Amino acid sequence: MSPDKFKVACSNCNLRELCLPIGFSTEEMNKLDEIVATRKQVKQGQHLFASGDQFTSLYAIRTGFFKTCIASEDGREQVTGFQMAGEIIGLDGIVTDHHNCNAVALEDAEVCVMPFSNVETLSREFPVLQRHVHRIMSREIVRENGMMLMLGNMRAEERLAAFLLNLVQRLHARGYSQSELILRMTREEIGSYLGLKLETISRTFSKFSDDGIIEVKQRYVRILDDEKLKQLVNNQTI
Amino acid sequence: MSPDKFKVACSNCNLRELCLPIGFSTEEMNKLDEIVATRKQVKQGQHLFASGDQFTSLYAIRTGFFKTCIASEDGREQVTGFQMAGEIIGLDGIVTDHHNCNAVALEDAEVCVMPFSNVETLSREFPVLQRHVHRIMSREIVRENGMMLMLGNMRAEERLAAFLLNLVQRLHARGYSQSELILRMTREEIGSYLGLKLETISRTFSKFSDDGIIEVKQRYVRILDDEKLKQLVNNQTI
DNA sequence: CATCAAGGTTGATGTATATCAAAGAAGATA
DNA sequence: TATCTTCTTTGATATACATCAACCTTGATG
Repeated sequence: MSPDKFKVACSNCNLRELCLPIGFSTEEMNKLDEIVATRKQVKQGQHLFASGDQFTSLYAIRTGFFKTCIASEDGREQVTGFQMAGEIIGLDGIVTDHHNCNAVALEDAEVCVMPFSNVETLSREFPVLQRHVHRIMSREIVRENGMMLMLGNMRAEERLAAFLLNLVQRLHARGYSQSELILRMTREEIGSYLGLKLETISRTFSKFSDDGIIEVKQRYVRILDDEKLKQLVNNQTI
Repeated sequence: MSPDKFKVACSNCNLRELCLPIGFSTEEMNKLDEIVATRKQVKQGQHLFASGDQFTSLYAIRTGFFKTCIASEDGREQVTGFQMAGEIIGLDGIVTDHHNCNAVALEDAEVCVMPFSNVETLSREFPVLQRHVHRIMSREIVRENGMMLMLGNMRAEERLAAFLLNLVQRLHARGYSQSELILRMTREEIGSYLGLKLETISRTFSKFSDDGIIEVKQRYVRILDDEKLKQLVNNQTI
């Protein structure tokens, strides 16, 4: 949890292309380093922030894996997203100055703390950064639109297929395999995210496995028939 | 569809408190008028923009009522929101420079066209506006988080109760009744938004009516027991 | 005014997924 | 190694909602 003693630099961070993917000049890049105040370690199971916490910063994930979730007044929980290296969390806090969801590390993690006032100040100086911040927020809106389509219209198999494809695609963009992955979350968390119960997730994994579409062993998943998964998402006849 | 001939002014728009609710100075307010290029009329049933259209502007609704919706590749449709006067649509287009959803007028409408380049330029000049734009986007993210909770966890009665409460609350903020409303959308559109079929919406309306919670006659709805509706949203035991 | 189309209601039946329950891995802890 | 705890799998059963179908309302149109 203790901040790094060393100055943190976006300019030579290996996640730069994911986190700040656009054409900054060297000069801009150096100014940009000011955006990150410190880094912070979050142990598996710990909260980076919780619903109700004062909002001060956005967080760029350097390493590790998070879930964000909200709870209804009567205690039902909904996982609203899973985030990995290079992704930004905390946007939900801007509107009320308090966080609206919980961010929990699903494995030991490190994040770059970006005080939002820094982000806003630098955004006014650098149109490129300003545009980037707008894009990140818009991307999240579009992602959630897609989730609504999924939760409102798709059946269990389609949801799980879409989930797996999305995960490997994002992992692949980070240099991991296109066909193998280790799930960082439980069946229950997947279920919460997809609007299904854990038993349904388990059964659907087994069905995919029986059908030769994937190989599953606990948290390990290997995609054997990528095409079939894509068909499931698009063509599934109701 | 023809733009007004007259210069449009945020500074004396009666929706100002909804649309740009924060403390601008008179001077800032005058500059702000530059944000709106023109106004545009949209007839009932017409698209303000469609998925795939080039993104150029955000739209502030002056009058009328819209739905936004997306379609999956195999044609299933999901209504992602209903928007009324003072609300902003088009944020989905920022990330890819192309709109990602359809915006359809559910009644004759007029919108203020705000070219996004104007928004960005003025945001750099006015931190208050910058913050406001960030808040609007964050609010949409939080709203969609709530929709995920609804679609993932709630049963039909809870969803419809939450929907009705949200609608009257927003209408009330615009000076309409707290207890009466005219629905601008069909049962099918409500169903699409809530992840239910139109028959289920119809049946649930009838049930609420039988239980003395609301009075319904076609598109007219009167809330008789506000408390009961709120209980339905929070305490419904599964 | 008669006709039509679109939207809405209601009933009968089907089904995908939830729920309940029991038992089997796998990793953690002593 | 033995014992727990947490996670996972699988089966039997229940249920909320979808689907199919018929009919009713309402406003539009010639």
